[in-house]
Amino acid sequence: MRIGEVARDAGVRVDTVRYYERERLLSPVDRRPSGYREFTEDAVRRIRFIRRAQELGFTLREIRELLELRMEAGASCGDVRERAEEKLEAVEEKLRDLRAIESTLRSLISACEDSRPVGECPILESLDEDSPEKPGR
Amino acid sequence: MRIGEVARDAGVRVDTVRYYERERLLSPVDRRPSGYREFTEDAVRRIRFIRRAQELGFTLREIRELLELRMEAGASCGDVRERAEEKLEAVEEKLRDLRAIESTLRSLISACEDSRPVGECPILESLDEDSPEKPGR
DNA sequence: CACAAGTCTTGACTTTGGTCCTTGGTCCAG
DNA sequence: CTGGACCAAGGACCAAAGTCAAGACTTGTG
Repeated sequence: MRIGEVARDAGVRVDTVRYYERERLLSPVDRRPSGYREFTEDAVRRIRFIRRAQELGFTLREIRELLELRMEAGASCGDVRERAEEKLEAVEEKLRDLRAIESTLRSLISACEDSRPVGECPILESLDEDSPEKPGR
Repeated sequence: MRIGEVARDAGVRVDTVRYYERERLLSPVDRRPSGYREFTEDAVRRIRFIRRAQELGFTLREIRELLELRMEAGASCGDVRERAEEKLEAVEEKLRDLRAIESTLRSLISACEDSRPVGECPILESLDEDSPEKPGR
């Protein structure tokens, strides 16, 4: 398929597809003799993945790293595992924070339903516990 | 406390603190007669919250909206509840996607541990199911 | 009180992640 | 074989989220 169809199916613009290619987020793209890019469905799935990962707060660089995990998987397994474990840890942390926000929102909603006044600042308190001063990042 | 201490404690630069103030992410900041800003611990917690929320893929505008949820909570409860429910839905979706990535990473890691070759592209497949073509956003 | 370290404002600059424009070539339905 | 839709490359432009710099004022410690 051509770039326009890919873009339409993935819900982005063609410029974005080209941009992702430049940034090496898509595997090398075939070309027709005319110079037109020729994609497969994989590209669409890939782009959707990228978009979702972005909404989770990953940068394009991080997403590239995630995607590269499988590419070299045949090669250096120990190294891949190590990096996968790093990513996993980041994901776990996001999950923790997100769950805290989730439960805060839930209690905010139910407080509102009971038309109880909502106290101080629950949103803030939700993430307040587990900030053990890690200087990294 | 002064801006430098706030920045240090929250792990950002002073410019960032001023930037957040300009963007109305911090509640109005007191001033000394000299013009110096005078903060309380609350600002530190607030900034940490902002940073965490950012890592979860919320923009500053969305974070402002999250924070505003509690501010007007005393006022128009129905409206607040509605917006809280919207936010909650976004959070739920992030959670779903994140859990999918989590389990993919886990299986990638365990495949590596067994020094089995990792198949096609597990990372991609993890998010492939639930993309029911919602055009919104 | 001197003076280094901190703070003020204003405005320019940077990076990330795209988006748009222009000029010129390609595709294919009629 | 032609017109309208598509595509290519290159470069300008954009918004978000900071970051840095200059020049002047403030603080508080030796």
